[in-house]
Amino acid sequence: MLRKLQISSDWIQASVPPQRRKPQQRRSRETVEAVLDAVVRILKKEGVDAVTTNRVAVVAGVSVGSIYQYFPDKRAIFSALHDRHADAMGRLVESTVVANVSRTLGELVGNLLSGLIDAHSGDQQLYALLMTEVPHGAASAQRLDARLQGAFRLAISSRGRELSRDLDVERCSFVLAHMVESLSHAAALNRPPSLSVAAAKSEALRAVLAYLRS
Amino acid sequence: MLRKLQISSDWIQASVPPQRRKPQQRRSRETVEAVLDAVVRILKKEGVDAVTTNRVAVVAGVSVGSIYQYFPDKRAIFSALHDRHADAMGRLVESTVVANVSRTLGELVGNLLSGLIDAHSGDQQLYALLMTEVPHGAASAQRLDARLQGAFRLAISSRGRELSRDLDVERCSFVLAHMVESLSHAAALNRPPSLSVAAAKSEALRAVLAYLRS
Amino acid sequence: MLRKLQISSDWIQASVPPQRRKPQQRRSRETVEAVLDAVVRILKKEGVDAVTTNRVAVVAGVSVGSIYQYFPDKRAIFSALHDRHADAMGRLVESTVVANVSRTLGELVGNLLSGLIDAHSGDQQLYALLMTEVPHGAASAQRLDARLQGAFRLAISSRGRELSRDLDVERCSFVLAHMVESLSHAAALNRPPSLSVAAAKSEALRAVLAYLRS
Amino acid sequence: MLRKLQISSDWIQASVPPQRRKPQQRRSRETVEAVLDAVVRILKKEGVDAVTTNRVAVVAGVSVGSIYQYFPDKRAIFSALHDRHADAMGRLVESTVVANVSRTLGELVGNLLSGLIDAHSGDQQLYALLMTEVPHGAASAQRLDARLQGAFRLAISSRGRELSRDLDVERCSFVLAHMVESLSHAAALNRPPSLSVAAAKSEALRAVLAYLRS
DNA sequence: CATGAATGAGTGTTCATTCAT
DNA sequence: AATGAATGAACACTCATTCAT
Repeated sequence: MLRKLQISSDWIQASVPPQRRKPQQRRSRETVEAVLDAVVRILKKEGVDAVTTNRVAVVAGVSVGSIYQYFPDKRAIFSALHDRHADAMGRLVESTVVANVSRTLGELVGNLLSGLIDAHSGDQQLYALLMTEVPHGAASAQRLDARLQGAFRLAISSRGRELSRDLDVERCSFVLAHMVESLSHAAALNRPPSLSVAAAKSEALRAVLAYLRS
Repeated sequence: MLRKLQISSDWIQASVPPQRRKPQQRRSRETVEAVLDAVVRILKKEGVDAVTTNRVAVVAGVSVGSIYQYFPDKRAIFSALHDRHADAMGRLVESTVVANVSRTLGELVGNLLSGLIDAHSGDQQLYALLMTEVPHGAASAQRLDARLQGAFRLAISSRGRELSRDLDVERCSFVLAHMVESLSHAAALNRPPSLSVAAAKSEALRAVLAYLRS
Repeated sequence: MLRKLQISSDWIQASVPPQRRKPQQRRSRETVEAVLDAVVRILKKEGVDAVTTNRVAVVAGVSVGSIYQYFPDKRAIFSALHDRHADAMGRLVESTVVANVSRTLGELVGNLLSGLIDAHSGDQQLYALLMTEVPHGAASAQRLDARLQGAFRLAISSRGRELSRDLDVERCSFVLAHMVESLSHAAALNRPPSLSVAAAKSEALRAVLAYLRS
Repeated sequence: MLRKLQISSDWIQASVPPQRRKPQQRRSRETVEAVLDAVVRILKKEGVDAVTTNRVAVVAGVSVGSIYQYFPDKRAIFSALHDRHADAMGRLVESTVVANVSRTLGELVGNLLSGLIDAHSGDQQLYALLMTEVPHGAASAQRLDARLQGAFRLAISSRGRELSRDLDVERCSFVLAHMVESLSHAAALNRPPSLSVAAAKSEALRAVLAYLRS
């Protein structure tokens, strides 16, 4: 949402007078996105080993040289891809928290689980690949963890009376964040065939609610 | 030429008595272990990019050629490494389940969490690398998931009366397995600096117990 | 062909009115000098491999495109650099010859050696690099040779009586030119540590004088 | 097949004294020579720019990988080429000095000039390229200078009475070395068209003799 | 004329894999 | 079975050059 605000303000400034240098920035973003999308496409259709810088350039419709204007090396491309995903999830979580301020923690968690599971169900193959085959420093995952815990800390704090008073916000947000994240992943990507998504989701919710009420 | 002599004597022994082929199998295991240990050592000291088959061979004290006797290609080495870890965790879980047959589910879960957290705390750097930088098909993780769920299914089934009767074993073991696994990982590897291992562990236990009692 | 056109038009204009078009030409020379100086600067501070056209452009304060206005390709930049140096040396030699018309050949040679040694002593590192690492067709060195021999031919011819009459001007200027050039280089750049510049210079002079008197 | 022969002889030798490890070393030298010869061939037929590591490998009849077993990088190949030439010249000079121990200094110098001029006349194009287009640190040239001066120091010292007694060996060998080297080069490679090799050589000799007698 | 973003051919180099011994 | 020298396909990355603005 922070992003959204920035963009809108750009919009406003752009229509007045002293605009400058924005084209490059927009161009940059577009190229970066094109590159990351190309990586995704190749990843899904041809596998990790087919993701060579030259192939990415072709699929992205840019020249190899241009890729190196935006990424210092190949590894950085993968990092950016992970970051983009982590960012999207972070924003999803935060916007859900915001959208549920006036609802109970239970309702919030339900929506969170739904949102995350849906997000990952869209392209299970891709997310599985991202996690297993595409190398990535631990950094982006940790940043996401931090964001999740931050969101939960907020959600908990603003619901003081709903919960037992001697609850430790730090511990609680830690556990909540990891429960929600891993159960979402599991429900979307690692479900045993005998379990429907709906069943997995409702059971996950039961677990989180039980914890919140404990 | 030393080599040649060894080979010939093997030849001779092989064609004589009852015992058979065990030496080779032991040799095999030893070589495989040596290779995997070498990978771990290089991984920690020099990073993923230094893990080349030739370097592995040197560090493991075998020839590159020998590596290809036991692994079809490089990727298989990484898979074996992941499998070895998954296997160790699987055995840890199963032995804990067995060792706690006469204890309550709560006690079992507590010991499970302790065991897993300790196992990962021993070499956090390594496990972080394994998960982020060392490529691995989803297979071994899924096999581990299945084993965990199997263990939990067993543990739950044999404790029917302790739990509410209308509990769905399938759903329950799914959630338990993922909660225990992810909270252990988180406690050992992704804990926020403000949280001690002990605190993380106890909170994780609280969460699992709350779920079990719900 | 662009080049050719430019040259021809310069030719024509040059022979028609009194002054014209000088600003551009001055601009040109300035840019060319800026480029060559940039190359020298990079060469000394960062080594030959750092001399890329883009870097040269930045250091010279012009755009890459502009460089290509004055040089057909990268190699031409290096050639121009060598030519500039050869030209400076040629001019130094010729002006010394002129300045010593009324002196003996011995005095002339002494001043020649001094001048050349001093010229190269100023930036030994640079001249060493120019000769070893910066590629250059043999052309500019040969042009310089020719100029040196020409200067010596002149100097000898105008001093007929000072020398033995059956001296072969052609042979003599050939040997003189190469002796003076190589001994100057050696004295300035390849002197053994045990030899002072002064000693090297005086010994070089002795050698040339001995030859002249033979 | 050459290999086979070598091996057999090693075999024989191996059973006699302690000698070892020669096969590798001979093989090494052969490969190194093949690579350097390939560079020379490409240099002459196709120019410096055609000297790529892959092309060298093909022409040398080895794999690129093998080149990197003997040379750390491309630049090292060029250095080795220069070193090989410098070494050959050094040996030529030294053997000439040895072969002329009982002759006068004048005769020695004459033979030295002849030898060096002939050596460079054999492949003028190549030597011109080596000096102008093939990058090379100053090191090998300096090593050669040192060797030449050493040879001259020796030659002078052992001819004390032939020369004026107050002669400074250090200065003298410095000048001699550079005179002989540069005049040989000039006679072989940079002679003006109006001068025959013989004329250039005789004039060079005159100059050196004049210096020696001064 | 100047600019400098974009290009992409081409290079040095690595490293998984093989196979003669 | 073991070895490790040799292989060469394949890759990441650079940088001389162009051309639309």
